Amino acid sequence: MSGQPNVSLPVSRPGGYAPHVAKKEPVDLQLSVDRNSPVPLYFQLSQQLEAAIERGKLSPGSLLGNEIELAGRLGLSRPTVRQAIQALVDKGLLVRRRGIGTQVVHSQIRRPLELSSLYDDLEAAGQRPATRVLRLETTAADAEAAAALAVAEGAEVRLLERLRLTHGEPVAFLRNQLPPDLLRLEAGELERTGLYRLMRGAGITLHSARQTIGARAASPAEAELLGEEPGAPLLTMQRVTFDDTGRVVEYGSHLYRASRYAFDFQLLVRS
Amino acid sequence: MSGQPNVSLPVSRPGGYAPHVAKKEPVDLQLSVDRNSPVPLYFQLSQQLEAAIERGKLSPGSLLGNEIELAGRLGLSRPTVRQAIQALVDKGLLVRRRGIGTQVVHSQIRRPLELSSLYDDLEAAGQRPATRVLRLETTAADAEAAAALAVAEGAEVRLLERLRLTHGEPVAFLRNQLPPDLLRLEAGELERTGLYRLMRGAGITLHSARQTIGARAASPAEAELLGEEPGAPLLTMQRVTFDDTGRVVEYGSHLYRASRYAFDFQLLVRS
DNA sequence: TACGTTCGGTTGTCCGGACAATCCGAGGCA
DNA sequence: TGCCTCGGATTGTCCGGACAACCGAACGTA
Repeated sequence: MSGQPNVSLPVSRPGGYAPHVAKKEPVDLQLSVDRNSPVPLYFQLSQQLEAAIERGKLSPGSLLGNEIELAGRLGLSRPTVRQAIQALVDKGLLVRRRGIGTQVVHSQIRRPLELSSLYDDLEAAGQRPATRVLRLETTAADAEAAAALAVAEGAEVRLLERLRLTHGEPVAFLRNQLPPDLLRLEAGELERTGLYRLMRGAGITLHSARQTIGARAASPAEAELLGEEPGAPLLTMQRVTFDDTGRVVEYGSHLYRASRYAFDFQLLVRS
Repeated sequence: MSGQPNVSLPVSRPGGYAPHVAKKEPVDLQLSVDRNSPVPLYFQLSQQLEAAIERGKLSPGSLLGNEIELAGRLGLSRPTVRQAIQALVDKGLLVRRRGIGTQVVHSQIRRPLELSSLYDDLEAAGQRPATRVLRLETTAADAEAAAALAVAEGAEVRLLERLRLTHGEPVAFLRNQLPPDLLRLEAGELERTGLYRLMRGAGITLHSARQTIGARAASPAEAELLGEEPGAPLLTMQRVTFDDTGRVVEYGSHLYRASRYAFDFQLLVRS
């Protein structure tokens, strides 16, 4: 069991460019798994397939070879191969069709949906995000936060208010309330990175969030803060975030300049 | 194999209300599977567990009995039980912890994320949605739609403009462009139900969507149409929808009255 | 030609087993 | 008392096999 299988995956092109050639037009896809690696086999395979799709080695609409043969070539069992494929189906990259095969989904899509972090989003977009911490203190929870965090109204919470900027221009006003003993927050760190990244660093595994996105006109004070005219349209977002134990880790109530920001994400249908 | 196992699932309450009692406090959960049913066994189990959680029979934080014992009690194999549990983990209802067990996630969460349909959402909320079809014709695609539908600018598309109302009040202005030969659209049907429901009825399986949510001030014409003042904040949403073959089935560019509507959904972290 | 049937191919479901990785608590040791 | 080790419990990964359900295409028949 020391060898590392390294095979070419035959892929058929439905388009059929060469009519006289056999249906299966092998594309030299170098797949291999390392049994000595601590990384699960199905995960290794899944990652390699995803990379192949992302790099265009597997063109949209093309069929993957059948599971049984693929398993044989890689020296894996069919359940393991299925697990790898299933992971990509869940991600929306592949589609299974009984009696037909598994094919790469067309699409220009393919993108994060993710529990998005404004900081990470901006950074990924090449904007250099900056943060000004306006308030960081322990105060009484307001009504919305108390309901979201499931504590009594007026109970102590950690209150955080930030202004997020790119290129020196304000983009959003972020107001968070957190359980008081969840995390040690420091203004210095908060100006250097995002809140979610700090949470992950503290060993908190984010799991899901419930959020509401709306819009309203800016009040004079909000306009002043964000550099807009009073009455300008603002995007509002309220979000309650849960970690993997179901604990509420954060309630946020945010304002975004509609002229400079929009939410962008992908939805998958849950059958 | 003709019997229908019907067992009680022991559930331990971490809270431990009765200290002197054994740790496992069995809750009379009636689980059963019907091997003669065409419904897959894992799906039957999955649905029953979900129902139990939804009805509060399985309280948040409580542990499910271990997989092996549960499999034995139900007369199923462990992989089948795992498949059922995995489905609920994917839905965000359960959390697995190696060495500990599987527990019901705390939370007030639990809600649709879904590829939401405005019509269905309103109907589910008890609003009685109504629709006025303003335009339904074949025209040249505009720039955004052409890019989204991957056709040449100016190519023919089916254009649909609707006004959505509840209680006689406008809520949203919906503008869709579709591939011309995808679906036979009739104004009458469109006034009675939603677009997505018509698509599903025509055998189209919706798969995923990419959308952008922003805000802007209403133009005089838009304000007139929606019953707002010019300059009032409007929510905007652009959406490209794909079916399970990866085909683009719709490009929509919609306007919502921010005073009467907000987007509400749940996000799951994809690890 | 048009239609129905059959058949091969592929994924869907299910089983039973084996071992590894991880967590928590109990017990031992200093 | 406090720390460390160990072991039981539970999920994670992987295997090999079996049969069912479904799709498309080739084939045969009217």
